[in-house]
Amino acid sequence: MDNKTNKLLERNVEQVLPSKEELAELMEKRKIKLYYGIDPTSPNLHLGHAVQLRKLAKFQELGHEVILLFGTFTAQIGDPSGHNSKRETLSKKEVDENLKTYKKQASKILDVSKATIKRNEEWLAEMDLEKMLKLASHFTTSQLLKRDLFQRRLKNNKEIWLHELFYPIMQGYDSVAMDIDLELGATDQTFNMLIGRDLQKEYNNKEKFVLTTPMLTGLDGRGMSKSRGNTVNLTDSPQDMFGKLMSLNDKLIPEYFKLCTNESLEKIEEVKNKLEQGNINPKSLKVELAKKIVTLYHSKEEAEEAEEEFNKVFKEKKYPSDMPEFSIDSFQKDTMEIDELLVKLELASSKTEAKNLIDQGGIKIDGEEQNNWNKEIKIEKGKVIQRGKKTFVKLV
RNA sequence: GGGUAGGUAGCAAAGUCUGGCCAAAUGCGACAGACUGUAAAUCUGUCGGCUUAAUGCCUUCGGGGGUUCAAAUCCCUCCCUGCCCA
Repeated sequence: MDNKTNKLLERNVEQVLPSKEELAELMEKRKIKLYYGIDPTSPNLHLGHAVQLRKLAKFQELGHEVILLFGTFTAQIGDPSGHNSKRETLSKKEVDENLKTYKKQASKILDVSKATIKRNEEWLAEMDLEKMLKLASHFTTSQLLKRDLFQRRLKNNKEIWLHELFYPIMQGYDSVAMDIDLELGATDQTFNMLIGRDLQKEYNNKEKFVLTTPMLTGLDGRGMSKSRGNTVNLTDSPQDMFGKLMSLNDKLIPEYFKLCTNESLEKIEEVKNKLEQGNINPKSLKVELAKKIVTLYHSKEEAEEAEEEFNKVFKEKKYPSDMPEFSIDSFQKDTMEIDELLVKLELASSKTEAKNLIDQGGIKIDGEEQNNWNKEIKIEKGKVIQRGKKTFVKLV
């Protein structure tokens, strides 16, 4: 087997179906057509997507035909990945809004000028009922219900909606519409990707391969999801990226090195050993990790700066050099009670919350802890209001 | 179509029989504080809103209506979900 192909199918690959060898064989015989699909259910791509995108880029380097598919139609239905009940469906408008900068975000990793970009609304939005039914007739309900998350719901007596059952079929049809040799995806997509394999066989009489990459765990050790806020977005500023990675759960350091950087496997082994032996402060490994990742998506210089900035704010307890600013032009008066001010600055959602924060010593103004909610604060430029350790707002 | 169990705060779940002590136990989670390395673990506090800051007021237990001095709790009605039977 070609060494490059071999490497490509080894690193950060969980599984190749039906088999790695057969895929490698095909890839040596001819260039293959492969795709990775993302549903624009939120405006940001994160490090989880990057695992697949980086893999996709490697295929591109070897000259294979790469398609990046935006699931503009499927995003409206929503892959039923929620643990129990159906997800809110998105409107076309919301999807388009989310999609706006996807291409640009993906271009941080992939050469988008050489890749084909498609949207699955091209074929799914036009499908009529007759075609849909024909498509659906390739599967039995029990085949579709095999999916682990449906099984879980059945076990818990939770509802499964009919349209949720259709999701894998729609995703599966993408493979047929694009006449695909291989689909990339994280392991949670295995089921959906295999449905596409069945369909590709029946419609185009073609063997479709499925390659799964490991799921990247969220920063806090739980499943990655935007609602938990445990993601690192590709568009995050160097400072944010660095900061978020510093809050990474120690246990995940090797995983992040492996899935998010280009470090050699030997190096990663070394990191693992150091952690196990406990003769290194994990924090210093995280600094290294954070710098590597920031370099990947920004630049080496910005990574250095982000580190300095981090030390400044969290070691020396100084203000960050860049903080969210709030213009005082919209204020009607020159003084304001603290609780009211906090609501105005959106540091608290209600005065009650603001008061609780103040009571607990969580609010500082110009570095001074506040403990009296009805104290009148002068509204003047340059004043810095701090909530907790990480949130600052500067009046300008 | 028939039967039956349900719908409670971000989620899970108690409370309903025996109406008031229910802004609603508990767990998870979120936020703030202590300790730290913006790690983990642990400990403390808060988690509907408003103000006169009081053992005060207003809105909330699927929707609507009713009984009552008083309703998450009782009655009527509508909507939704699970399970079983057909």
